[in-house]
Amino acid sequence: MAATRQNITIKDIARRAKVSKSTVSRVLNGTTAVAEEKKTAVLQAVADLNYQPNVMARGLAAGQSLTVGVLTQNISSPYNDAVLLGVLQGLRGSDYSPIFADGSWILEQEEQAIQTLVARQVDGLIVFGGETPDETICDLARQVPLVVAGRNIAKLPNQCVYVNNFAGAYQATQYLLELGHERVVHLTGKLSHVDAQERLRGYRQAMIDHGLSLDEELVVEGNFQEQSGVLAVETLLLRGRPFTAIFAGSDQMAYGVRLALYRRGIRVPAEVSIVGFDDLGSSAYTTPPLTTVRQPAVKIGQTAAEALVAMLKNEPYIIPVFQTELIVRESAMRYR
Amino acid sequence: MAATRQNITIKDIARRAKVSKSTVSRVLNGTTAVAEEKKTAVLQAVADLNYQPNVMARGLAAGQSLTVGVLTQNISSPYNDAVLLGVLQGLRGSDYSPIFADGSWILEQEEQAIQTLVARQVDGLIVFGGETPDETICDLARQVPLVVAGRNIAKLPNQCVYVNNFAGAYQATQYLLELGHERVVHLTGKLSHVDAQERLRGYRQAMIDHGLSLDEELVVEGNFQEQSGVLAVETLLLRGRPFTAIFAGSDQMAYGVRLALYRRGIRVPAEVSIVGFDDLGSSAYTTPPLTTVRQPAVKIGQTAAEALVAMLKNEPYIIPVFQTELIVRESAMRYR
DNA sequence: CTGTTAGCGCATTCAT
DNA sequence: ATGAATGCGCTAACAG
Repeated sequence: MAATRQNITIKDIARRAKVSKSTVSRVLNGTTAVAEEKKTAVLQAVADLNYQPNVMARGLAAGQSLTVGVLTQNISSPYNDAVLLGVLQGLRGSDYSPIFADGSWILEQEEQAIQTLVARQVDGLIVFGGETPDETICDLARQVPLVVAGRNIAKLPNQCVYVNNFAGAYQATQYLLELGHERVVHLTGKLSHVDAQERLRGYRQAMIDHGLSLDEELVVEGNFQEQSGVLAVETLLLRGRPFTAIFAGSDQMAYGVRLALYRRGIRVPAEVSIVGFDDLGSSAYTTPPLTTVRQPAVKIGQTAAEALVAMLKNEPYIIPVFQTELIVRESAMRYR
Repeated sequence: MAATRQNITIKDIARRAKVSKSTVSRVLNGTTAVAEEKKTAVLQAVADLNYQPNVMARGLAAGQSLTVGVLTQNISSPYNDAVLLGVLQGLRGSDYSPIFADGSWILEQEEQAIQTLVARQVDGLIVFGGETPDETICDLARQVPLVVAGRNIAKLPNQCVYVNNFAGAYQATQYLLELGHERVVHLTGKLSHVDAQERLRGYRQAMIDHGLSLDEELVVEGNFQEQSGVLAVETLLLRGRPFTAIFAGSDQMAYGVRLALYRRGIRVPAEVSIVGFDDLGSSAYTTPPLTTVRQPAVKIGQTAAEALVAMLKNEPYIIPVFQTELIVRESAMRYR
């Protein structure tokens, strides 16, 4: 098994180009200047034999693997996957390949994943949001070059790629307010998550700036998933506090909210307006299409990858804070 | 940079355990029997020094990388991602780690991706559906051990993991028929895709078995994406052929269908019933929740990974054909 | 059963 | 500028 492809080595092309292995290595890596003549000879041989350097051998010798580890928490959650796509794109063109490990939210499994990655001598790490404690990630950051995608950890300046959650939430809330809503609910993500905290802060600030008093009965904590959206509506209805709009901290929760409202026979947006956060691909196709705060997910992933590569090359790189964009669709309308 | 972690080598633990490097290697790989005494000594040393074998060195020496390449076509499409999750799970526990490369549907980029993977000496490949021509995949299969996930290629027996699309489609159509519908539309996926063909076949067979004549005006070709769902409805309305139910070849298309119907003021399921295919996570949260044919996506990915690993170890492995399951929710109801 | 000897393919000192 | 030699960390014959 295991085939015999990848048989031609640096030695073969050395012989063919009538130079030493060292010289071949040199032109391939541009380490030192080589006579133009020999250089072309080598390049020619490489082309002729369709030579592919053996990444492992190179890694062994050079002490680096040219791989970056990608630590996901729950691959196959829509937002994360969009970011992931960006990572793949950002890595393309670089010499690095991504190797994956999924923690599945399970602490033990996550440590296992990290172990695997480290054992493989990944040169750097891209860590995906999730529930991993900030501390754990900081510890990791001390051991290996690392960038965090889709999440903001204060103690890791210029190593996190994320959006301005505060501004996005502010914008969403303000939009609802300007539509005439006053009793605006905010369904938060897991509040142990900084992003959720920031969005909550944005919501509150907008309410205050609009001269509204904060009613904590209008805030419900969810966990970013659909189910928590339906639960939230039930909670709200139970509380009996009237409301005319709901700003959900994630599109997935907005889906759940919409369904729960439907079950209760409450029309959207006629009776209650909904605004989400993320702008997942399918949010443009819900009924009604969801008004939401767009995060440039792909761009985030891409930036994370590029930042990490730059870091590995000791090149300077400033990670920008991305801004969100309000995508107006039909799930929210003027009140009254 | 690049840290100095991973400094302890096999030699260190050899010294500490007072044995030769070979012996260490032996107990680590279970290649040959070693004296119980020395074995425990080695294990002890390994534990003491927290030794992690260098995967690259091991790969170089043994001629295998212990990595498998995962070729995706459009990561971040919901169904594929679910399968992907399965792959990760299936690989966990094995000694193999996944390296990703995304073809993005672009032929050139796809070849590039394959190049990358091969250059990294992946021991095997898991290829994701997508539009890659069967031929291309077959060629690949000759060069490297490979398994296809979520797609059926006839010329690669026991190397494809997929569901019984025919049966699933049949089941869905039959369900609609039993509900009293007679003018049942089928919105197909890309018909260049075997899975789409099979589903179409299942639809037709069910219609026939129910004593209905096939009306090709009731079949519309889509491309698995939401947008084609809305287009399809427009097409249908234009054709003027009455219909009371739509069986979409993917949940995503079903979303599009539902939206288009909503736009036209056609109620679901009161006036038109909808059934999808896939059972994406969010399909339980649409309004109304989508009746659909569930594919065990995660299981499919997992099986693909396990099959590949078995293949690489020259162990026998029979890939089962998975069956679908009709998930009855609210988007379809009795006609009349 | 176990130590010794060779490489795996490449990068990198060294001399030259 | 370039060839020869050395070693990265590990596995795999090879003898004992």
